[in-house]
Amino acid sequence: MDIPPSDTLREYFRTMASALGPMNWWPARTPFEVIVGAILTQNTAWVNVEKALANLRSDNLLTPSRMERVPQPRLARLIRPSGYFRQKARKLKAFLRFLRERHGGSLARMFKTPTAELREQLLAVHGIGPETADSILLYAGGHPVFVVDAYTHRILHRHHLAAGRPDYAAVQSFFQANLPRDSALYNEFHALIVNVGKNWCRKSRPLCDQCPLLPHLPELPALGEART
DNA sequence: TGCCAGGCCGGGT
DNA sequence: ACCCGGCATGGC
Repeated sequence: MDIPPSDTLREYFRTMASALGPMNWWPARTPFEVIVGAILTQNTAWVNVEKALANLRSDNLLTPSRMERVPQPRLARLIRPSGYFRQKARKLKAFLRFLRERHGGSLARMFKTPTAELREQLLAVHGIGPETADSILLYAGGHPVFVVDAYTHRILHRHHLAAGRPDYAAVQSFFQANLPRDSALYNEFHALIVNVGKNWCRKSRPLCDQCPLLPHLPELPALGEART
């Protein structure tokens, strides 16, 4: 993407933050739960993920070593409510194998890996793509990477803040190039985007007219043309 | 009833 | 570098 006015994004963030307040986000209790949630929520409503997480919790399986000991078919059955359950059981197993073989089964050790290197490692794991990798890095590990999701694309489009159809990498580098490298800021910004997305920016039945950001948006300068 | 939800993979052009 | 079909449940 092209180089925009340098405080456009910070102003956009302040607009969201003052309209909605602090999010204090990802809805999970531990780093491992963040990771499991990130895989289970792929193209899936969070309410269904919660049911799957509840099943895992009641069987006391929300730790890497215990989950890895569970046979894959039983794991699949437990996460059934989150959809694509056979695929996702395989993905969880793939991550657990990676964690054990590459980092001795320790999340703390895994997250000591330099950000760019760990991102490459995660992307090589079956079932972990850009959004899942970045959610793990940011929300479970505190690494400063900006998470781009369907809401991010949609909101940029609805607010006429992006021209064309920039891909994941273009949107991410756009945010990262125009914000201070601050994981707390990335965390809060993405959380606000998800909040707006869930409540006022649905794919159909947009509810745009009730979006609390609406009164403030005309003050925002345009972000410029989308390019590579 | 049909559309939708915080993607990713594998195969094709 | 895109484009597509498959994967699957539960809520509205």
